[in-house]
Amino acid sequence: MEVRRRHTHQRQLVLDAVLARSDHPTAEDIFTDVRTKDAKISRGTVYRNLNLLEESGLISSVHVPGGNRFDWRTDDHSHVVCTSCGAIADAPLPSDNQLDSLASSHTGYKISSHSTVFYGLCPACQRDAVRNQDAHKHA
Amino acid sequence: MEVRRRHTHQRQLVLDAVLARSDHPTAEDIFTDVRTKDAKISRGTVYRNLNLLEESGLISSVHVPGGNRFDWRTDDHSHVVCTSCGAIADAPLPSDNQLDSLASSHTGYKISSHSTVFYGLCPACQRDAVRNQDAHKHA
DNA sequence: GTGTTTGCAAACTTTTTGCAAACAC
DNA sequence: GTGTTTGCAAAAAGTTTGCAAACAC
Repeated sequence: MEVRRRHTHQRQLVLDAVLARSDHPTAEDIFTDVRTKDAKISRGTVYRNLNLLEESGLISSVHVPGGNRFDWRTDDHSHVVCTSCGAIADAPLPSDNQLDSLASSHTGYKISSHSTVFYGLCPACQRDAVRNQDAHKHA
Repeated sequence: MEVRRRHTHQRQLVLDAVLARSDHPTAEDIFTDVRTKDAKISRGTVYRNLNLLEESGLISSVHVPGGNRFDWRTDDHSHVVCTSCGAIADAPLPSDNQLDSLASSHTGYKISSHSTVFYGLCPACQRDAVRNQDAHKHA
């Protein structure tokens, strides 16, 4: 019944790669990073290990439009996603920490986690938006 | 500059199909529903119209693992997703409605919306889990 | 008539999977 | 030795897109 999990070179590389980044990388990002250390590792192995590491609670992930993003942080916090460039940043936790039990009693679901994602424009894309506006005015 | 949007048979069918369901259907669900009314409508048209209707603010969507789910409700509320069967239910809004400005001031993003998703087991899957447990015990 | 929308099929993106060989314990 | 993990390549799942014909206004 117990799942015995082996310690492999590849697994360690994937974990290290996630821990080394604070920009909420995609699976593909991690694949690219890990490839620089082990030219033979396969995409399938990276995906499998990302999922296993998440199940083990060593890393976490955020579901956003465009795919799954990984996070070395496993504590409870929220995220902001740029709807223009896809950048993700950490955001403070919504103050109310009885959210889960509230949602549970309201729906009958047995809640085990939650995720709050804010959508908006990152600072860089805000600047780009202004620049494009100006370009139009001056055209 | 203004986008002129035409009223087509297909667009109306897609909108009607979303409004007719309260179970947060996938694009494929809507495609299937609409197909019963118009055997010729194409998948591409359904996807295009779901996106256009969402942009217009007539419907909304929730990003969850496994894809995008549509919602006839456009008011601010949260969702619970079953991690076993994918069922989605509505949940009450987190009480704090200054969340956006809090996240904004913390990250520098210009926030336009947010989405809170709870993960857990729906009532039916909770029952199934108990049943499987029992089966093991008696084996 | 003009410009938008459709149907179709192909392409794309992200992720999963079957299998035999390689590896960890 | 036993059972897990890997690499590979194929396939799956979800969604987007190019184009000519059809349609809305």
